[in-house]
Amino acid sequence: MDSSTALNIFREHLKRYIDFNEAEWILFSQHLSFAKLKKKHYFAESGKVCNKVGFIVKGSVRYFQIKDGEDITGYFSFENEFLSSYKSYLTGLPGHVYVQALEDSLLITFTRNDMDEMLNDPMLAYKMERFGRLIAEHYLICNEDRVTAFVTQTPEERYLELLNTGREILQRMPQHYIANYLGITPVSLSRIRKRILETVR
Amino acid sequence: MDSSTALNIFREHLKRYIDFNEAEWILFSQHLSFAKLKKKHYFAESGKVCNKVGFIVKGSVRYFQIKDGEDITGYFSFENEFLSSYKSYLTGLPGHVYVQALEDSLLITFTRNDMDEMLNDPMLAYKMERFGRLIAEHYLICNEDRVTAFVTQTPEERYLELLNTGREILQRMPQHYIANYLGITPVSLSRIRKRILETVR
DNA sequence: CTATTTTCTTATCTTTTGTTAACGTTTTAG
DNA sequence: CTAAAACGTTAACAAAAGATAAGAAAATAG
Repeated sequence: MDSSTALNIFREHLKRYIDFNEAEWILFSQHLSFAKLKKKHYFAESGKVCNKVGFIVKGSVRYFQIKDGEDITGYFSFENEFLSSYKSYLTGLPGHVYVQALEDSLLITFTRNDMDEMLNDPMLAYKMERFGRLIAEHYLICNEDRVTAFVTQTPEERYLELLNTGREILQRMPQHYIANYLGITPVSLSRIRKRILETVR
Repeated sequence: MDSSTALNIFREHLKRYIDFNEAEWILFSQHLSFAKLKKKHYFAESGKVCNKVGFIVKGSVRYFQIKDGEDITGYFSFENEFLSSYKSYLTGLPGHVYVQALEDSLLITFTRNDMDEMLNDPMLAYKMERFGRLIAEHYLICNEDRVTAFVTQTPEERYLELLNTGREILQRMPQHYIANYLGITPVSLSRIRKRILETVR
């Protein structure tokens, strides 16, 4: 895929949030970079400041932390989603999460510095604030839903919900990552699956 | 407490996010209302659209859902925090959460309609977009941390963390609400507390 | 293609949590 | 002030989850 195709995909996706006119788009796109992230390479690492945000044109990534030497998957992102170690990006402090490509991926990225320049550019400031607001609101709701699921549902219920609404995760992610994502161990997810199969039968 | 004191508290808090000049503040504050919310009364209810956001000048609220006839607490807010059924406010769809005053509370509120007017007022638009972005980013991080805790920590670890960082919740909330907040039952929290006491001793 | 690694399931045992109920204490409402 | 409701702990049992290990199947790398 060439850069201009990638850029068009990105521009099309952004229309959900904001509509740049031609002049604004030119200014905005000057701040964008293209990056290939090879499978298993890192977009962000725990302990390091992540000073950029990416948009996945092609590929997928996994968010994980390491606890007691074990790798625990917290989230996934696929095509047409943003990725970053958000807390680190927003606060400027070292992050606690690894963000790793699950396959060779193509990203469009901008740095915190780019964003700050745009936020300070009178020609872009308003739209970038709005852009940032709408993105943050979108992911705020995603996280809120996820917290709600942990508080109000059992692991089995969370898995059943994933069966209904999480097609992409189910199809593209190995089960032990999904188990972590649901807040349980792989062994436990295997048992839940068995239980569900027996109930259906 | 009189309205002008409340307004000053609010204005002071907002400085964390944004600095209004006098003209802007006058425009902004025209859209604000004051509301007393009596103990056990609702700021938002499940199944209804919540078209407003509040700021708690005095008091506290509890977020909960009802599942299988049981009331499950998901979150708390105290003085100097915002409250809303955010997803409902942001999407305009009926919410799934009750937001209830835990004590007689004093709020400053604005409606979605007020916010839209401000976002469309050239004199305020830029600052309101920025305000919205920074608020959303703040609560995005809060939710992200909470998701991380559910994925990477045991209930006991989450409670121990609350002992370190959740003074206000521990001091002002009954234990069965805290248990829900941690994703466990009240009985289980009671056992965890006992276990911790025995370990310390 | 083959050796290695990864993935998933299953079994066993331990630990933790959920459920229900009982009890005493505290708080609340009238 | 008093009756009722809410709260926290504990016990007993059931259900579920964690830990560990073993084995088969699938995917991957060289």
